[in-house]
Amino acid sequence: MDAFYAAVEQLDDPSLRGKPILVGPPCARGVVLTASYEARPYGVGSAMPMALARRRCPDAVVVPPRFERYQEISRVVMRVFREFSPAVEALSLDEAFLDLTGTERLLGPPEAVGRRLKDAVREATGGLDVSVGISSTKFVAKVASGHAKPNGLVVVPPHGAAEWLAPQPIDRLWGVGAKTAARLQALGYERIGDIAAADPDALCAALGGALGRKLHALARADDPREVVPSREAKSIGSEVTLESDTRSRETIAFHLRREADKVARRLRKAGLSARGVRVKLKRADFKLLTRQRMLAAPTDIADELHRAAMSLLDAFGPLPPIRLVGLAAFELDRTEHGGQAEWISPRTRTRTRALEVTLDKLAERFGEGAVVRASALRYEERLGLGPNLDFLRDPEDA
DNA sequence: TCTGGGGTCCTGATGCTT
DNA sequence: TCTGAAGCATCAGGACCC
Repeated sequence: MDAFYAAVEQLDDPSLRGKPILVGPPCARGVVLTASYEARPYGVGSAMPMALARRRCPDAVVVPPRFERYQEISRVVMRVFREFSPAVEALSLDEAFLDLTGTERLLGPPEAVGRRLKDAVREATGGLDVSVGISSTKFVAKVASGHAKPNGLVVVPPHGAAEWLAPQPIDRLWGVGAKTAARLQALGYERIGDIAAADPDALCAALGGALGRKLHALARADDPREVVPSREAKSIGSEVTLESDTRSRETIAFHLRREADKVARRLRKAGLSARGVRVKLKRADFKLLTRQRMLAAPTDIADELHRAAMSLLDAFGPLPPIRLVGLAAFELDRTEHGGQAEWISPRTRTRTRALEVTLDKLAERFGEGAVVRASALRYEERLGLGPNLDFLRDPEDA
């Protein structure tokens, strides 16, 4: 989808149409999620600090993101995609691969399918544009769709794919970001064709075996990956950038508690339990620090995630000023017995989980804010600061 | 005050087990 | 009983993607 979040905002609010808009958090330390096409000539784009974007484009309207709305439209768009092919691999809310293999007799030649797809999306969403890239591999199709933006359609025939890629800059390669591009340029590689013609051993020596082999293959339009309709998540995490940097362990512990609540709720919703917990801290100078550990038993209980996180927090030693606190669960497995593993069922564990399931229900009924408040109350209770929440023992008491 | 939040994958180091 | 190698799991960090 083209400038997806911004396009949705302009769709829902006609007064924003034709104007430069920046979708992103209104707070001081945020970045731009999406800039509308009207804003882009001012040199603003995704991931740019909001403050910088506003300086470059002072007339832009800043719109806070509404992820639930984007998810809603995303579901509509994905449904349209599935009318064209059963094999749809969503890459994000606004991007997907469709495997059209074997649909030619039913749907017609690729270019016609692309046109119909664009029309169908436009009609189903009430006017949103999608760019389409068609080729015989995922990577070439992806580059082609980017080439087509905005509102374009590019078909790259299989035989000509490597030739079509050759003149493109190296950072179009999947896996080449700023750092790798700089290293490749230092070695004299400028275009994808240079990588295709390079000695693979030299690439591997410069970039490591996996990346070297991958880039060499991609540059030659060699990409064996299939379209995989759905994949299980390998980790579930939540993180927050603080309003101001802190060295206070209490502040960080409080945020770890909140992130643990969010992660545990998402685990329960997905029916997953985690065997590992990772804590992430970002220093004021943006250096990332992580500590992780395995748990004695898989869990979907916030209290247990938080306890592990606190032991990891100790493992960091003295803290420098910290700007971001995150917690992730990994080594995910399907939860047995609704998260109630039989081999560890002391009363406290049962009660803790019952309390957290109660909070899930509060979240459903009253929204996230209610749960954050309830979680904060519980945290205060643990420190002996707050009211006794025993009455929440039974979910039905909520 | 200029740098988010959700992830994936890879690498090199380390330590344990066989 | 000791030693070394191989294989594996874990951990921390880094690059990348949307």
